Amino acid sequence: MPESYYPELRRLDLFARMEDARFDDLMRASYVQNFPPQVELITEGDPSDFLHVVLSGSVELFSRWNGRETSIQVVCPVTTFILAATIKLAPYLMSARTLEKSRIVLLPSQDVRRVFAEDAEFARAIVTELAQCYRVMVKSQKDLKLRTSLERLANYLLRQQIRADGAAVFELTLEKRRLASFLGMTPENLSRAFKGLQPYGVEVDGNRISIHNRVDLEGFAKPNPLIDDYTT
Amino acid sequence: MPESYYPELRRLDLFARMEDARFDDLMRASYVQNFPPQVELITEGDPSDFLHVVLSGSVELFSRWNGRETSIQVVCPVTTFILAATIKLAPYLMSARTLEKSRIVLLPSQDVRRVFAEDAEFARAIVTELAQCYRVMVKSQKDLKLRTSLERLANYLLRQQIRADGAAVFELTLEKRRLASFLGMTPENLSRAFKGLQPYGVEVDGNRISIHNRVDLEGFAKPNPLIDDYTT
DNA sequence: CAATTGGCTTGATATTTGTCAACCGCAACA
DNA sequence: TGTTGCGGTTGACAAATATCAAGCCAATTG
Repeated sequence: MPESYYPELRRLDLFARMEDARFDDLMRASYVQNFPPQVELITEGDPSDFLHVVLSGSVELFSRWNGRETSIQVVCPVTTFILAATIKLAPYLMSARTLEKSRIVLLPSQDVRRVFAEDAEFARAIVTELAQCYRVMVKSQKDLKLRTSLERLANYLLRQQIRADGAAVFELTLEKRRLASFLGMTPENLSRAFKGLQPYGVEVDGNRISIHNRVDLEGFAKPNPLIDDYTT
Repeated sequence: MPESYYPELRRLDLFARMEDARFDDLMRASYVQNFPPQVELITEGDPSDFLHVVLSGSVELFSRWNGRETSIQVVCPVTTFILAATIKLAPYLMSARTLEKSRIVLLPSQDVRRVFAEDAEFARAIVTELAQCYRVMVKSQKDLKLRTSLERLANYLLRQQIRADGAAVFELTLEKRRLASFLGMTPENLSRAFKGLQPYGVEVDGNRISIHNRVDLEGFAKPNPLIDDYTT
């Protein structure tokens, strides 16, 4: 399958600086697939046979233990996931399911590891990617351990507002029950948390969030780039 | 300063396969320092000027927000820390303090980045290291979100027992209040949690832990390699 | 040796968060 | 057009966890 099938991949930092020949080589071994919503793409504990790239749609990374389940991350286009498992030749730590209709590229792990061993520039790009992933996880852990659920929600809303270019009114991109799981609380608790933010000018109507006074909300949420800025 | 000053570093996967000349080069730019206990080595938010390596003693990585503080990780010899910040040329996300008298190597970040750019083998070693760090953070997050504090303590004790070669009686290596912070609870709650594990054969006398029946404790803790095995 | 300090524990209580059951509203559908 | 299902919400209640104050104990210190 020619590389022209997924020119989007070339825009990823991970592949941007790779030689054409090697990129084509990697692409030949890979394939793309369309999935409906709610399909479990991978299951934690399984061997990491493929590096995945979300081209469109979105994918939830989550984990189960002892009958419980928690949402860890939502992967949006265009991003890879389970890179660490692929490189380490280790089992997946998280399961993944599509949230919506999604188009996913599957790159055989052994090919990724081969190119990693051959191509120093690729290895360096992976370093950057993994360092980024690591730092996001550290921030997320700080969020969880240092803040109450109300504070986590408040800061989540402030981050989402930034993603919506600062619009005072924006839509939640996540189902509320998944948002609750992502924020480490129950749906019931999230529902009440939204109410708890009313005094700070947060209005909720279905998925539509209005932040009437960002400064007021920030006064409560105390956002911090070392926790809330996922870009650095 | 000649490289013979820290032969321990050579044993690190990160440096094991580096050419002698380049290793010496890196070492010449670095220096080693002894610190007493409770010294804050780095502060979150500061620029990452040095990659640190613990030669002896131990270092706590922690974070503060809004008057609260939480312990994230304890770094034991011989391990590097804040590699991700160094490589990304980004500020530290965590603060670090010595827990005991410690000997630390400081490698100027710019030299690390220079060697990273020059030496493909070093870049690959960094990938392995970062992938490992990332996976530890994912496991830690699963531990936090999927388990109650009692379950986290139980699994912590089971992991520590393995580190003590399976001995039925072993010593806690961490002060209890730091352990509490690490496990995401208050010291008071930890104290009660120890009591709560008595029915599963856990006996506590100061820092001395006795696990009278590992199978019994495992029945409650339900340890899982995808959370509790930090080696994979 | 008495006094002090700091870490730990304990009890009482408050707060936060989770659980369970009921209900609501909307969308899909027969 | 009713029915059904599902996500979300609400209320009542329970459990987990934090807070505050007091006390204990061992190590340190004057």
